[in-house]
Amino acid sequence: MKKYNIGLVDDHLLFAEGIGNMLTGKPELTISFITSSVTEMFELLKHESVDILLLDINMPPFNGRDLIPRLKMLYPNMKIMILTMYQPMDIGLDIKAFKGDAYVLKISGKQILEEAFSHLMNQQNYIDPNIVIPEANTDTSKQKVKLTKREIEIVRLIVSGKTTKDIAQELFLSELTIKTHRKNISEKMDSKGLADLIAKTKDIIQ
Amino acid sequence: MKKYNIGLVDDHLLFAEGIGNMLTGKPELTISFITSSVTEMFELLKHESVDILLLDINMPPFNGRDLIPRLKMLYPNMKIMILTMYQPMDIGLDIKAFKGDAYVLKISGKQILEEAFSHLMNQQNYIDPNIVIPEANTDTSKQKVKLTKREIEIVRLIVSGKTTKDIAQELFLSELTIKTHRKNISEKMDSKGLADLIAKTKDIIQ
DNA sequence: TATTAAATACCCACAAAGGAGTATTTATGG
DNA sequence: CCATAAATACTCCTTTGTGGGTATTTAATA
Repeated sequence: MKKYNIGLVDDHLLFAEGIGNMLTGKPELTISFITSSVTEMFELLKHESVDILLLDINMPPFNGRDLIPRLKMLYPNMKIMILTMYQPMDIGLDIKAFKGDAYVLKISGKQILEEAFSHLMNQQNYIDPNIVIPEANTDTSKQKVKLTKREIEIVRLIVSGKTTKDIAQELFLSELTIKTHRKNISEKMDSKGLADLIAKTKDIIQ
Repeated sequence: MKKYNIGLVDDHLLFAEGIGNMLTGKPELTISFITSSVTEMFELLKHESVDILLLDINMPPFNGRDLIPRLKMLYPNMKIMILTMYQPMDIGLDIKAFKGDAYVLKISGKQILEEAFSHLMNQQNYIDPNIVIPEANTDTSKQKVKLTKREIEIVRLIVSGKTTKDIAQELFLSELTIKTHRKNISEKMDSKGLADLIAKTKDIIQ
């Protein structure tokens, strides 16, 4: 029987340990490591051979979306199971263009987790059935909200309470430039005011 | 040896199951139930005798702060261990006036959880050492921000993205009244703009 | 019941943000 | 290398929010 080495990464250490505990009962799985630090994960991966990585992609200040391609580039054969509390659409992740190998929600039970494992072990991808997939003709999905790096940077500053003037000073730019960015952001997010913009972006910025 | 019945409540079912799995190894503990629903918890508590309840207080749409006194009234002898991802101060909970019996952060490891258990089993309260306790002479605590019910209601509407006009219509009030409330709120929160207000109130409203 | 806090509503002037344009300079990718 | 996207900067005008007042009515409570 093939044995699979498992890596567990979650900033909520108790969660990772709980899952780890759950998995030790399975003879086909071996826990390589459990960590709550993304930095430590990269260190551990250098020495530990991991077949399946269970990863929470919501670990501030890291952007989970960027983490997947990075991991895939470093370890192309490693399966990545995203294990997180957020619906993909809530964090601006298009599940249909998902780069990982499995996506499991924390609200799901262990039978879902087990199904994800058996799929991965059979070289199949797995998407949690509890995931809400936005329909193609829905308003939310048709307005493919893709903010640029600069726009995301500015959104973060807006959300943190900065005014246009503040942001202009902080980024050494003209206030008018920031105004233009704000305008473009508001248009993309289809917001009807500052508060509405903040409400709409709070999920996708992390 | 006294046996303790444990109830586990967390909207992230996988977390609850992981912890449950972790606890089954302990001979002095028995898992009475695991649920991801607050409603179901109340039902289960009617029939199951629980000595220690592990409860996540951040389970939308429930307000965890209100849950503790309610549970304490119904089951005065039941120990309540809050097991959540948020620092108490981040959800507007004064840890020094905390009504539960233990408070453990999910970022902590299982040894903390075990310490919490042993304290509770010895009739002692327990506060996670990773909890950040706001000092008495800090700006955040000295500005005893007390919003009225109406003000909190309006803050919620502001945060949800409503404009003054929207709020006036929704509450059947004059826009000028809402303006007055906003002015008073901004003054109390010492905010320097709408975004700043939202940033400053987001923690205290839930 | 007298006092206070809360909620309501208004005035004025100013600051910030929103919405519609246009336009130049820098990457970036095919 | 060329088309495109991104970032920068501007004008003009409107809407929304901020901050200074004042004032009345309605609970709450000492």
